[in-house]
Amino acid sequence: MLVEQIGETIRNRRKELKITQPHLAELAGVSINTLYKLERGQGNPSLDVLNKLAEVLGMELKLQIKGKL
Amino acid sequence: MLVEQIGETIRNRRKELKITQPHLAELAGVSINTLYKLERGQGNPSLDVLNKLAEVLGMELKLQIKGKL
DNA sequence: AACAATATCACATTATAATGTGATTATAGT
DNA sequence: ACTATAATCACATTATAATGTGATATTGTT
Repeated sequence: MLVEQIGETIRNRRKELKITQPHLAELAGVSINTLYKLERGQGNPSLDVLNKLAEVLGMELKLQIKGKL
Repeated sequence: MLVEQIGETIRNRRKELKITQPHLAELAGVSINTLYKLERGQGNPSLDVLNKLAEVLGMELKLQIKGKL
């Protein structure tokens, strides 16, 4: 999963939950800049940042055999 | 998914495919040190590193709603 | 046992993710 | 139109991931 798709996924989920970038950033304990860049598909986020955001969004990161649904 | 689980998953998959750390590191284009630490559950790997390794291992990273199988 | 390949680890360096600040633009609400 | 909040962006700083090197185990093979 590329950073562009992850950014889009996070943005979509955030909008579903009706929370703002500043709010999500605070809840997850990451900087607003980091979140902003990630949603834009920029940069190369760390596992820690992805996990923190996923947690707040009720999501999870998975590493699995390709093709598995 | 925590770095410990990811490390274990990668190590298990690598053994299934019967390739060594040096070989996987080279195929994926990451340093042997990075792979070694990751498999040990140390550090905080970047999305890029995880994607490169997943690709070689025939795996993929997914971000999805919690609980989805 | 000896040898070769693999894995582990410490340490220093380099590259860059993450952050902080401030400014600008967009959006929404009154 | 005005105001407040949110989002975008540039730039500098700090923290740390990724790498490189070399040394020491560990494991497997003959």
